[in-house]
Amino acid sequence: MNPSPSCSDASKSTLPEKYDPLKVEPHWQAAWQAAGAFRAPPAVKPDGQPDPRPKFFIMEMFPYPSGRLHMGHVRNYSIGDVLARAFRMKGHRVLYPMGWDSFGLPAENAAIKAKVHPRDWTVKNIESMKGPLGRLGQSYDWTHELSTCEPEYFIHEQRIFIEMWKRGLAYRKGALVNWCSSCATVLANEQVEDGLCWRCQSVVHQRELTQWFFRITEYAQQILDDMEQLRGKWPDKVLHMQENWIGRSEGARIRFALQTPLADVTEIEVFTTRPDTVFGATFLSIAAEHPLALRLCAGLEREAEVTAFVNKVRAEDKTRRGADDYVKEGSFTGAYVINPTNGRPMPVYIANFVLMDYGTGAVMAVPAHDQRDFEFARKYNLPIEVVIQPEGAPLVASELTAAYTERGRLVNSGDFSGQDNEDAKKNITAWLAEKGQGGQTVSFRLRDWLVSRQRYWGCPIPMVECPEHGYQPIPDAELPVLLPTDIEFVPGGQSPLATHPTWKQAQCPICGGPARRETDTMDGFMESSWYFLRYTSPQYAGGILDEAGKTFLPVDQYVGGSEHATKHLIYSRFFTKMLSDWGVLPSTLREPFVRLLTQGMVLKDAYRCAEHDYLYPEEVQDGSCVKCGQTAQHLRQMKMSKTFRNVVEPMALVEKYGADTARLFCLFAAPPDSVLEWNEAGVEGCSRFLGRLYRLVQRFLALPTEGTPPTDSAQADLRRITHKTIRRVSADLFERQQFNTAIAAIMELSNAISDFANTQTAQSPVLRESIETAVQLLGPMAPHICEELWHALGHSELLALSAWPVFSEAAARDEQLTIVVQVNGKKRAELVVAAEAEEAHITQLALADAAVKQFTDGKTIKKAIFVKGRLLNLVVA
RNA sequence: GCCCGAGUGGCGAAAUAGGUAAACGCAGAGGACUUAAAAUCCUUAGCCGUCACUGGCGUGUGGGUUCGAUUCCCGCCUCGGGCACCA
Repeated sequence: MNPSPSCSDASKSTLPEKYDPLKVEPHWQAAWQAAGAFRAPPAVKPDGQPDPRPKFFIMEMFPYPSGRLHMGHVRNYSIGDVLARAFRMKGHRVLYPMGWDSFGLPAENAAIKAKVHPRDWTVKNIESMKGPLGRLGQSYDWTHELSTCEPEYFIHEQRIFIEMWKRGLAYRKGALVNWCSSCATVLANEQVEDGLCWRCQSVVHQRELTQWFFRITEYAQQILDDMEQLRGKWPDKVLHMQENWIGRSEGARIRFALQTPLADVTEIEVFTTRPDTVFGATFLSIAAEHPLALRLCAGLEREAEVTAFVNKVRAEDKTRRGADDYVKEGSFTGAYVINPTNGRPMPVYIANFVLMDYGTGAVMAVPAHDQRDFEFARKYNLPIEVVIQPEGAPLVASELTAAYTERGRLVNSGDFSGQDNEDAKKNITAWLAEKGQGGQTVSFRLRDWLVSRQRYWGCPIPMVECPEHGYQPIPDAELPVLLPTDIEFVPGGQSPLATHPTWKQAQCPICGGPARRETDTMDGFMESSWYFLRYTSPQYAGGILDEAGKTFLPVDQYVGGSEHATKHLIYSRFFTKMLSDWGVLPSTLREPFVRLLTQGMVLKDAYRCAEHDYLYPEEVQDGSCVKCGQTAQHLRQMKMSKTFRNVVEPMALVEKYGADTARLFCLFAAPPDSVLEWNEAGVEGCSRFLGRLYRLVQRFLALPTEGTPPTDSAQADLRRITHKTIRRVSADLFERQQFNTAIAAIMELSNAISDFANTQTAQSPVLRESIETAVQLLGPMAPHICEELWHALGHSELLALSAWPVFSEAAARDEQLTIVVQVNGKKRAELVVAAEAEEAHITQLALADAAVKQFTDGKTIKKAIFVKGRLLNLVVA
């Protein structure tokens, strides 16, 4: 390949005096494009021979095409691009794709507001985001691009849905669901954050609706178990969040017989993690939503009171019920159950803190050993019975001020009295199982995934409902089910699909009779649960992915935000396991993402005036508001947002400094996983560094490429630093993923080259090697300027495709070392010695050192600690 | 409330197996170049003391382990994140 040298001229080895990123960057972007430099090489080469290079599949979390790129994207994609470019140079077959998460509510809102069709709005936004991504220098292989709102994409999603339905993994269930009235749709549990909608932050209410669910709980244990494979490769924080979200707890189910059985119900089953305390259970609490809540009191004089209480609790939304000041209340149903361990009658209460969708919606109350039950018992004067005694002073029920929840020995527990409570858990559970009263069980906090959405701009659920045959899938030949295009978008309420005059009219695939087409669409998280698979073969029509595509799996490196820890990342793991079980993916492929890097947020200072609220930076002068002169409040490091008026526009930044500077700053200012504090002076600093490097290279374009090895110590030193830098940067990029230190190392090398160039006259190959190494090592971070310099240094092939510098142990070896001499652990001197110097020799030198002598004279050396190559510590007394 | 993570110069940060604390960069100070400025280059730079140094102090805080602790252990404080009646 021979890029047109309109910027640097390789043959003449000259560079324009001044570096102009706005001219140079687009030039090399075009050259990479023309060379197809970023096309993912297939496993089998065109000549039929296998490509021996290891594959490397890297991707970032794809964006929702809002039409605007923000700094968070720039940070995310810079990190991904560095890794993609570095691994490419390291000799990997890199697949680095990009796509669009293009179904979703904003498109629909835009349709209502601006009267544009969601599709047109989305397609236009994608177009307007692609340019800026290219302008950043992202090395994506666009031949693998996908957009999830396209029928060629979502037809596979509809097939997955149908397969799930056939396997009982997709089902309909009437339940209390999270309803966001602003989005006019339901939400999955993980999409409710602090009682608010994850998308629009409005309060979520509960509604009784029948909806489509995915049985993700079926995979809960596997999702938990397979985290072992991810440990050390995913951030602990994310694994921990998933663990908490899944919330596995071991316990027992215990059945309590009703004292007065109903016609069809004779007992109430509870879930407990404390079967060891069952002898101390003195009442039963059930949820207001429990099917027996209203039945137990039927016909009793308490009926009206209980019904009123149940209705009151049922009407309260989740936010209310989770609030700090929510008062624990209950109502006695009038019914009793029998404690199977001791025959004691226990009153059954409705309690407003018992959750219907965890365990069985009923709990045995042991007030002596559970804080909630304790408070409840005190409030309603229910008996408290101690059945676990700690070591030391025994507990007396009437004197308790709080429940005792620690370990101890059982008392008042029949044959189990005297046992350690941990042993008793197992023993009592086994005993109850033997009696047919219960057994060991596991409960998860994770709930099934609610996937139906009452919206238009989503993937249609490919089902019809026949009055005769119930829900039936659309026959495969009729897929994909497309969205109707003749839609009028009106604000508020009903899904346009439900109100469309004809779209929902369909035929039952079994009897051919009229059937109602499902008007719900799928949750947007459905598309992102498998897009990484589709990236490998986005054009393949025969299924989700083809055989060649499979060779790229799994994703070796995924880069994104930790805000998806319990949503997207759990769903994707669920899908991978499911598809692997079905044989769509190899049976050994159980996890989608080998390594995960979660980048931190981008923050910036904000200013606020008492009168004019948040101010743009240019509205603040000398700490005062330019509008009214009042002192502006300086708020440190707030999340970048329009509200705070502290947003930095990526493209404005690129126009001012160039993409390389923007990338470099994002990578240099902080380690990737911590917050990035935006700071204009820091950006200037990065820009200046690139300028320094440019001028440095400019001075030495015509150095000899070959010749004598280092002939003096200055050259040997430079060579040593060069190779140490190769080692450091390689480790930082390929193992540690610490780009800030990689850049610092290259800066040090650049400073060393500069020092050498200023003091030495040798036009040596060593100098050339060091300069070329610096340019290559920086290439993944600042690809354009490095590509320019690389060609100016006389290379005709692309830096982006050049081979990563090879580290030489011999060249990096130190001849002399600085040994720190400590006396009693305090540094007193430094000695420069030959690398191979022995302890005895160093000790001798140390004792002769004036500074050391000052602290050792007249004292005896009791002990000497010698750390080879590092330090000598003399312990004196 | 419970569970994680983090606290290092004026600022962002570094220290990769317990071994020179502050690499690299920003801001600052001084100087060179310039009629001047910008840009650039050089020097300096934790705090205190000192003519000076090879002195003292110093990684949120109080203890501990160690010849030696930013690093390991225990208590406390502050900040950030996650979960929050999960029985």
